[in-house]
Amino acid sequence: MNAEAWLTQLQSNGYRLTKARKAVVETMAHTRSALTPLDAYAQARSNCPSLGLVTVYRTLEKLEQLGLIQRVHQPDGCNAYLPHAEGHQHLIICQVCGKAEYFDGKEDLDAFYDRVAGEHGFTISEHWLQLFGICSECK
Amino acid sequence: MNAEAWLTQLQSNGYRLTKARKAVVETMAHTRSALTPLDAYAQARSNCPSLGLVTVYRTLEKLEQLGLIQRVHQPDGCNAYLPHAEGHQHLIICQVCGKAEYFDGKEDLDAFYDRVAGEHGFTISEHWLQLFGICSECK
DNA sequence: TTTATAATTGAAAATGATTTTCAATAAGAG
DNA sequence: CTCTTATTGAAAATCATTTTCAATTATAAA
Repeated sequence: MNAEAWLTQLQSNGYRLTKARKAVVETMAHTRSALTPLDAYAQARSNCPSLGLVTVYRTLEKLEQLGLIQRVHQPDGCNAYLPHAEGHQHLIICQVCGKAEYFDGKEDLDAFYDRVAGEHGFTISEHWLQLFGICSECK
Repeated sequence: MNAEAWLTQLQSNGYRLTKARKAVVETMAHTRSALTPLDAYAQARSNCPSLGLVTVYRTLEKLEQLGLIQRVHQPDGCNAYLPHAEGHQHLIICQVCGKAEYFDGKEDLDAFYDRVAGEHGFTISEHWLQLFGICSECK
C-alpha cells in the first residue's frame, strides 16, 4: 500500500533504513490479513533471507509505537498485526482465509455506547467491536 | 453466586470433588472481575493453602470446557476468565478496578451487524463487543 | 569519496507463562 | 474398609518472547 511512507516515517523518527526493516515493512504494509510475528517472518524472508525472527519482533514493536500497525485480537490468538486504519476502529475478519476489513460504525454505535455506559455508570474510554465469519470468496 | 451448581456440574461430568477444585470454583464463581490463572491461584489459596498453580490451570480448563467460565480479552492481556453469562455476550469493563459487567444489546445491534456483513459480503458467525472505561466507584 | 561512530543485526542465552511428566495422595464405588 | 483410578503438587519440559553481545552496516562528518 504505502510502504514508502512507512519507511519515511521510520527514518524521520531517527530509525535507520536497513534491508531487514524494509522487508518487514514491505510485508506488513501490504498484508490484507493479520500476521503473527512468525507469519511476518516467513513472508519477509523472501525479500531478505538472512532476516532473523528477533528483528521481526523489534520492527513490529516500532511500527506499533509509530501507529502504523495495530494488534488484532481473535478467538485463536492475540498476537497478530494489521496495518492501522485511522478512524476505522472496527474489524470484520474471515475465519477461513484470515482477510480483515475495517468498517466505520461511528454514527450507528456512539449513541448506543453512551446509553450502555450510562446504564452501568461507566465512562467509556475505548471500545472493541469485531465481527468474525466467512467472506464471500471463502463461501 | 452458584458455586454449588458448578460443583454439581463438575461431578455429573465425571470429575471428582477435591478440596483444590472446590477452592478454585469458589473463587471463579464469585468473582466480579476477570481473573488470570495467577489471580485465581492467589485468591483460592486462602481456602486451600496447599493448592498448586498447575491445578488452577487444569481446573480453569475444565470450567471453560463446561461453559462455566469464559476467557476475556483486554488491552493488557487475554488470559483472564469470568463466569460465563448465557445470552449476554457483551462486556463493559472498568480499567481501574477490573470489574466486568455483561450487557445485552441484541435488539440494537443485530440489524447493524447484518448490514455491515452484507456490505462486506461476509456471513457472520461470532462477534465481540467490549467497552472499556471507568466505573462509577472508581471515578 | 572515505572514515568514524553509533544504531542495528542475528545467534545464543535468558525469561516467563503454560504444559507435561511422574510418583504420591485421596475421592468415591463396591 | 478396601481398592481402583482420578487428581494432586513439584519438578522438568516446552514455547513464545526478550535480552545480551559481538559483529555488521547505515549514515553523518570529514
